[in-house]
Amino acid sequence: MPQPPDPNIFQKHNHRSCRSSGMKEARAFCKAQGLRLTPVRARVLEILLESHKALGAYDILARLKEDNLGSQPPVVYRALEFLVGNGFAHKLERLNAFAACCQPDAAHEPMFLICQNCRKVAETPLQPIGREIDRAAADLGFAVVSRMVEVTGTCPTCQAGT
Amino acid sequence: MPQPPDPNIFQKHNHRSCRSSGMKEARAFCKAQGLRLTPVRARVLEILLESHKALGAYDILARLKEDNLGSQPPVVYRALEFLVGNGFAHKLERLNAFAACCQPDAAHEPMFLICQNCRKVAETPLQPIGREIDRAAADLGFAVVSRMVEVTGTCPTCQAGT
DNA sequence: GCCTGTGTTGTTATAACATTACATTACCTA
DNA sequence: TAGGTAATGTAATGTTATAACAACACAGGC
Repeated sequence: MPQPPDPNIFQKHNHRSCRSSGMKEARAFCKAQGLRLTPVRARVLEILLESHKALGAYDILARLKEDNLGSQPPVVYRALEFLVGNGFAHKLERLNAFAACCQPDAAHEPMFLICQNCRKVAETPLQPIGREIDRAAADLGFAVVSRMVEVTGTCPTCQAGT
Repeated sequence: MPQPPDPNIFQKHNHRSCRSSGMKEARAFCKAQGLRLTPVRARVLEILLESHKALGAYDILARLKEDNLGSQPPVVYRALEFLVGNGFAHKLERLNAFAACCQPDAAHEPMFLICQNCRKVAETPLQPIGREIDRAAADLGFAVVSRMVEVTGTCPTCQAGT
């Protein structure tokens, strides 16, 4: 079973292109699915893609205001709901924050690696660990609906910076 | 390596004794460690043990008020900080809520099974899954500090209740 | 063209979760 | 029993998130 290429955002990469390709993929996906990537939604996704970092809803809202795209909390929460619901972004429960998804495709189920120092967030496939989790749950008679794995620690860059 | 017995709170059990033994263990542990299980802290732990459920800080606070033990948020948050810090309770990040720990011992590292229907929370050992998580993180050069696994779904009782 | 339904956005208000800061009290111990 | 440390009381505020409803935008049928 071929895994998709696993973009390690902790490695040096051409961020400008990674960001614009993220937007391009999103637009294509929305067109294909009949989803509307409106200006607010597109801008929120762009803001998230710009940093690879976990951003709070109110941080995002502040940037939207600068662009005169909505100024009240529901604006950003609705956009985030759309992005998360369609796989373009994820919520990081530990931080009450949001990050863009690196591989917006419905099927993937990631675990998250959150750098405590710089707040950068990487995704890596949860499988096959997810199946182990399901097995452990089944041992207690628990029927799994969704799994959340969030790991905190230090990213390679911040380790090097000592 | 003998695992500790894994109390499955989803199974029928003598809850009154499970609750009082929880308090007894906590008192013994505090005595041994020179920790002060003050009235507020003890009552918060008791409230958590009473339900096996995830309770929000303000739910707990409401019950404290009934007992005339503090009425302002810092009271409950300080008690929770003590309980979580010393392994008597856990925070469930997904719910912004708290639950009593079933095996208050420093070494254990649990994953959580949260019933979406009744909010009951069970713990089960994270190992050996934790080591798999560490390996996946190491593949990206990430140094793990802490792991969080929270699974939502349906507990056996709620499955049966259809 | 224009009506109508559905989806999106604007706006106000408020709910829910959490912390800061400082005053006061309790407890230990020397 | 004086003095230090830990815990609690209290007011104020900060942060995260949603409810409710009005206004607008766009697509499809007439």
